[in-house]
Amino acid sequence: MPNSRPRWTRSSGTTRAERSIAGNTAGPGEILRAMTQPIRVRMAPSPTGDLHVGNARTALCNYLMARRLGGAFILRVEDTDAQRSDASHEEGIYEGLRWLGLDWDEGPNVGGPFGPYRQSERQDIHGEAVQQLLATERAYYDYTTAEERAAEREQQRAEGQPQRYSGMGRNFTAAEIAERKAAGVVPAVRFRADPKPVRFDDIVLGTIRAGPDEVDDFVIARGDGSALYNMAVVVDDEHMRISHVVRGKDHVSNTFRQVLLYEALGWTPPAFAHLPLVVNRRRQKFSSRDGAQWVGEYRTQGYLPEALVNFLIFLGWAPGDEREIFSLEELVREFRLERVNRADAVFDPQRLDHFNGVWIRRLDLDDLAKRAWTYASAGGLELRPDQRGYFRSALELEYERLSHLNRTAELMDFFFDDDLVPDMRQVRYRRHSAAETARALELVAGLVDATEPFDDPTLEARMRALASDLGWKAGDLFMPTRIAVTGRKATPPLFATMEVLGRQRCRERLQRALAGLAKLATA
RNA sequence: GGGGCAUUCGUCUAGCGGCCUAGGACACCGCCCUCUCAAGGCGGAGAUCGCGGGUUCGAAUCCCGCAUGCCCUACCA
Repeated sequence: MPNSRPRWTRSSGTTRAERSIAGNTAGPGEILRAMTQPIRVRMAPSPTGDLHVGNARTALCNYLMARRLGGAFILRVEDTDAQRSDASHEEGIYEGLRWLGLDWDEGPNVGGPFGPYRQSERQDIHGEAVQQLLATERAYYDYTTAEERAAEREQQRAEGQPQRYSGMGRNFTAAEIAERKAAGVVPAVRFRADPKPVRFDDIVLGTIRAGPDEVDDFVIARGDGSALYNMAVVVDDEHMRISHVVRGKDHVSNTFRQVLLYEALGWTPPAFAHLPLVVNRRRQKFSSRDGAQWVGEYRTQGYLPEALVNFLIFLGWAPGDEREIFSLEELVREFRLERVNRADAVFDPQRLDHFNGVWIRRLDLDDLAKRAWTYASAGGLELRPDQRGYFRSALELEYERLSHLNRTAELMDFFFDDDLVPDMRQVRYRRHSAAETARALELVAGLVDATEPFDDPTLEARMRALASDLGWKAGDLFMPTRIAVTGRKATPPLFATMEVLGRQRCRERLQRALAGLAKLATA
């Protein structure tokens, strides 16, 4: 095993100032290390659900580091808990990552030189390491029973003592062990954690220390021989030559144990970077009751992956100047772990919406049309393949009104409803009665027939002239016309809309509006 | 109970001992633009930088204490 791993060094100081200085000057050093040791980062989700937004952010940070430094981004599925893991979730995770635009270099579905990439398929490798610890007496078989441990915990709690495993299983005599075996006790393997302080340097958090009694004799392998999380992670990260472990802050306490395992196995730990958590308004771990939890939900809700990426990266990171719109590519160039904050960040859906709007307006029309078409069909709009051009023209008008892609159908349905019957009761007949309005719309209908060319500027000129002839304010004529032609009060600019709708649709809708108005007038 | 970490407008953040009577963005309010709705432009309100000590000529920035919050404390990951 190589005994020097690439890493970003950081002074032991933990102030933002020191971190930043380290960050700003880390460039050349990083590159140097990148040339001598490959940068390899990983994302290690448990398949207990689809891609969670918190995991998505972790994946993003790993991806950005890998791409910026020319390293490898590895996906490892941590499915050692058979109870909770479900293979069907694996595909959901892949889909989420792909949708976000995060591609990986090694993983269960793509293979790679350090496979297998599913933890459940690595049991033998973990087992060897467990045996090594057993052989060097850094671990032991623990024949205590669950009842004994529960009793110990209960007593500790009652006495207000720290709840820690005392290591009572260390010193059974051969006779006691035989007795327990006979009684059917299946031993777990515990790490022999001798009292000593533990510390590690974290790229985000600085130096982290724990006192000598913090880590107890934790279990590294179950009675059935399978390795537990901390053991499996260490073995896999080592065997996969992971250079930087970038993960959520909720793993800090685990890191103490893992550092001890690296040491006991004679391995050099990777560099660590613990990201602040994404939390809800009450500042607790973000979950489903706080909004959509899975990345896939954001997709169906009409968010752009660009927007989610942009939003997520700003949870705990900022470039240091006042820019805040970043594409994935730009982030690859700009993102630095050293600039990541340590405080947890509240997930603010309104801010996500803002980014979504910004990114929708940034897309070029063809791209937007392609994406919106799918949502529009899913949203119930009946679109014929030959209507792509028409759809595009209509969408062009709705551009800055489209906040979420899944609202495409509701925003644009009036363009496609050939049986549209405008509800003229929406008009406020304050200045002009229904009868007067009907007379005016007759003239509009005539104008629609006669206007040539049937386009935005010409229509506007003719309509303004008509309003003036009538002695009406322009708006008083435009609103009934808008409702007649679109069926709604809020639309894109009227004459551009009419141009896109075309003469025929306008004519038909005006006639139906007039029919409706006639009923209104008699009623 | 123990340990670890954190704390700047409601929210995301800038801040690296004097450029800070704390900057930007979201949300909110107002005005402008305007045929409606948006988008856009301009402006407003909003943070005694969690609290208390200290160091310093000078502290949001450094140190100590306290409070609060979060995470971990499984034969889960």
